Parts: sequence; structure tokens; C-alpha cells
Amino acid sequence: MIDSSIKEYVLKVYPFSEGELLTVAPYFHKILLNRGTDLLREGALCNSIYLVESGSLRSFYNKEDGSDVNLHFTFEGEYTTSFMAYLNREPSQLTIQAMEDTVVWQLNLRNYPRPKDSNNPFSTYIRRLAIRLLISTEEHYNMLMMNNPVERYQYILSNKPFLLQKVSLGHLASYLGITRETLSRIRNNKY
Amino acid sequence: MIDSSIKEYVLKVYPFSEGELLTVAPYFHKILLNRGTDLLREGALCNSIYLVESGSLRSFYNKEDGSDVNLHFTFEGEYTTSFMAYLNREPSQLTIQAMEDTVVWQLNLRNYPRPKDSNNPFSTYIRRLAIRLLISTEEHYNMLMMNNPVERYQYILSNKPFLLQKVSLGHLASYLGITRETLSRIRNNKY
DNA sequence: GACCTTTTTTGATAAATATCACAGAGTAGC
DNA sequence: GCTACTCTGTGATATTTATCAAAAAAGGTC
Repeated sequence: MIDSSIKEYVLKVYPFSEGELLTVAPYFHKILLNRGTDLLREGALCNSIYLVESGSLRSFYNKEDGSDVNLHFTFEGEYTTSFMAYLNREPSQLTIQAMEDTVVWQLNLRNYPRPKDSNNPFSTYIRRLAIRLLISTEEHYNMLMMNNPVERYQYILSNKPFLLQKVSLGHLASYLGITRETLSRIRNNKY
Repeated sequence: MIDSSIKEYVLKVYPFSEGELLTVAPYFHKILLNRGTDLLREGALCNSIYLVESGSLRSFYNKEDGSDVNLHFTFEGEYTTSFMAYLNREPSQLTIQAMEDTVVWQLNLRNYPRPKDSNNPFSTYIRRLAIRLLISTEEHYNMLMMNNPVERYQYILSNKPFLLQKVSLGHLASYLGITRETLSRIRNNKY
């Protein structure tokens, strides 16, 4: 069953009819996560896309020195997965973790037989999701490549100001490819 | 007509039958490029994927200070495009340019009616290509994020040594997110 | 082979950012 | 409201890498 709580987020990606929604419902499973719980762990296989109903997730790589690098944050109404791990069917390099108590819907893509005609609504929905996720990662990386730390912070201010409210400075720093200290100084106009 | 020169590269991605190859042939157009010619220019729309028969291409972003940043190199038997520009149907941020005299095959994806059933061989071929391209960009960016300049050079030595033969130090440097001078010093063990 | 152009190397210096150490704020639990 | 814990801010310093300038090497052309 697709809750009214997430219906809006599903329809925003693909305008399913009421009848189609019923067909698609079995693909969705609700998961409750406590703060700090891993939804996908580095090294695990990834067969799902996740939709956040409430709360928030972060996706990060572990570096050899023990620190982690945030690649992506996912909030209410947004989707995430490790697309590389999913497509290559190889262990995920990414960990996806709840930043607070979070409700997610899992779209388990391999438990169900793939429809023959991939122009059906569900397949198109999944393809659109995949495209959104891949493009947003690529845009983020492009932004990092094209800008210095101060410009990256200004980019967040202009384009994703909600991140400043929702994410700790430490998490935001690695997302921007800099240290906590540097971001703190940028934020307080020390540069 | 699909030349025997590229047939191998097409079949490597999808095992078309001889009959299917005939169906698919009209999607391919041969283009000859002189060294330095732009195949796709920043600001242009992008409706194609390109397959290199011989020669080589580089894909780069122009930075505001006039320098450019190489994102990708494409050699014989490989494919490239600006996937973001193609999917979003927006002007390309990327320029794709011939590094030497180059023969490419253009797969113009919008000049032909989309088959209804996207599980047909050609659609699957295109989807597989898209996935390859997106993943290779993501892997490259991940590599840059996870490694310092010396490690990035060692990564190339271990994983893409042919780049050292085929690409100038200057082009390789921006691909690795560093300056020519730094790459030269790394290569000569000054770090 | 001489000449011109481009690429690579090297040294000196400057700039940016990280690292380290610690103080101060904020927050959660009791 | 106190305590412990985590997060943020600041200064001092170190490190990394860029920048600038110029020489050396390599490649192309006639």
C-alpha cells in the first residue's frame, strides 16, 4: 500500500493513475530507522532505491585515515541509493545512514520480476529516479571541481540554503571537500 | 551501414544479430574531425552519443579564469557524450574536442522515432551505454575525492597507464585536478 | 638540419588550506 | 540545574599545492 504520506512524492516523479498506484504498491516497503542506523552499509549489496518519508539520511565514503566524506544528503520526499553498487551488482563503497530518526520506503527492485515492457509506468518511474540521482551526483562533483572553498559555500547559500539548517557544520564541510575548521572560518568571514 | 571497423565495438556492448544490425544501421553517421575541432561545443544542445573509430577526444569544462578542466578522454572503440546536457535537454557545459585527427560515429538519438518497447535491442544498447558513461564519470570523481595528487597519479599508473602514452601531461594534470607543474614533479619523484 | 612552436621541467616564492591544540557553546540525559 | 558529550570557533603553525619565471627538451615544418 502506498501511504498518502508519500503518494505526493511518488506522483511528483511519475503521474500514476489510481489504478496504477495499486499495481505499484507491492514494490514499496516501509522501514523505521533510529538515528545513526545504517540503511546501506559499505561492502553490502544494494538492490533498492529509498524514499524518505520523514527524517534525513547521509551517504558517505569511508577514507583510509578513518574520516568519512559525505557525498549526499536526503530529506523528506527525496530518493537515494548507491547507484553504482546497484547497477554493477557489486559491494557498495557508500554507506547510507540515518542522521536522525527516519522513516524510509524501500523500493526493492530485484525481489520482483522485471516487466517485459520497460515502457510501463513503474519502469519509467525507476528510470526517471535513476537519472535524477546520477545527475545530482554529477552536478555536485562538477560544482566542487569548478569552485574554491569560499565559492562552494556561497553556492550552498544560494542554491541549497536549507542544508545550513539541516546538516551539521562538520557534515557539510566534508560534503564541500574541506575541513570543519575551514568551513567555520569561511562562514564567519575569516577568508 | 555499420562498418566492420566499429561492428566489434557495437557488439561488445550488445550482441546484436546480423538482422538487428541492419535495423540499427540508420542510427549511425560517420564524422571526420581534424585535430582541435569541437564535436560538441559548450552552450550547444546535445542529441547524440559518439563512438570513436580512430583518434581520440577530450571532454572539458571551461573555467572562468580561462583555463579548462579535462573531465574525460575517449579513445578508439569508446563512447562519449554530455549525458547531463542530453538528458536535461539543456545547453552543454562540456566541450568535446578532437585531440588528433579523429573518426567518430554519431548516434543521433532524437532524429529517429523512439520505439515503443524500450526493451528492444537498440534501446537496451543505448541504456547500457548511458550507464557506462555515467558510472565512469562517477568513478573518476570518487577517485579524485578519495586521493591526494600523488595517489591520483599512482592510480593512473596502476589502472589507466595508457593515458600516460596518449595524453599530454598538461591535459592529464587538469584531469587529475592539479597543475602541470605539480604533475611533472610527481612524475619525477619530487614529492 | 635549422628554426619555430609547444610541452615539460625546475627553482623560488606565495597562497591556500590542513593540522593541532584548546577554549567556548550548545545539547541531552539524569 | 549539573554533568558529560558533542559541535563549533579561534589562534598558531605546518604542509601542500599553486603561481610565476625561465630554461631545457621535444616535436613539426620547411
